[in-house]
Amino acid sequence: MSAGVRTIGDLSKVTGTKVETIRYYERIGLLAAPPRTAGNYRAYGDAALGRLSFIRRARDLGFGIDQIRALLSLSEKKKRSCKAVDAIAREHLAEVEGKLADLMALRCELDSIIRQCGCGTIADCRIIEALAPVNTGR
Amino acid sequence: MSAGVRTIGDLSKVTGTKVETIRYYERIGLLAAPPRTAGNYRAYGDAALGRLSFIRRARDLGFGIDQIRALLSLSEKKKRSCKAVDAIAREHLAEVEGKLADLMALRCELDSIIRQCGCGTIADCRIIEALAPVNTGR
DNA sequence: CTTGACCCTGTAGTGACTACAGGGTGCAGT
DNA sequence: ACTGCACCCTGTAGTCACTACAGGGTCAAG
Repeated sequence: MSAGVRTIGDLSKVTGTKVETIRYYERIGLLAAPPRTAGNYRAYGDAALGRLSFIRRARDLGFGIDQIRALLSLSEKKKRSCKAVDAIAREHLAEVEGKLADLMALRCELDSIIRQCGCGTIADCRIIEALAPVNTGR
Repeated sequence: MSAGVRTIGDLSKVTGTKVETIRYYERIGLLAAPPRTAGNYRAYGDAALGRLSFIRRARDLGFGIDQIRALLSLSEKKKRSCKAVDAIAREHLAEVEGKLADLMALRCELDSIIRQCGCGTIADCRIIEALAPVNTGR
């Protein structure tokens, strides 16, 4: 393992990231621009692979790009306390919980609207009625 | 009530929609272009108000623009069965439930990662470790 | 007759990619 | 040597549903 030099396509396969996405990460400065081969191909080393894997896992956990930027920069300061890391993770957890609450409320509302539908004609449709304002469309 | 003619700002206040958003809905064909005053101001009637309220409620329930387009067009065919309406609502509910499941899984994962953090130094941080790939960054 | 709140169009930005178009590189097979 | 073909390169524009200007015009009150 750890062959040392990989093309962008290799990185793409290994990390499950699209080639365009890797180039995008480079453009926004999340991944460093790697050295190039004679033919101008990107040649990635193991460090780049590790960094990209880190990014992908953080993305899969729903962290935003800026949060990942912060996490990456913290992960290099080995001696410092990980309180800042903890804070970012907790902040993200709070965001997730907020979205979760919103979505659950949404589901309830949708569910109750749908259950009222007797599937007659549209003129009597409770779904349309729930959306329409009080005095309109008659 | 139902004064008959309103400016875009009135519509904005009554429906809680930003002025720019209303113009955006017109641009994408969700709202018809209203008649204009002598000074080239948009002059909305009650029907436009009703339509915009409908759109806002549907957006609040998380329906996408294309779904709303379909719902609006169905809502005008009073005599047809509301099965199609029901189908759109159920499809949306399924999407919401999918997102909900994803977010709940995410919350679990985040939660368990955060609980492992002993808040020592970054070198020992379980959160960073959970993100980093097996053999990297040493 | 000026001030300030409102309105107009058109364009560009958001987040995190994704999808081309139009070209170059590298290697296997013939 | 030549021909495919898969891969790589840059740069730009598109996605969704808005949002935010810039640079101007309109209108009613004081």
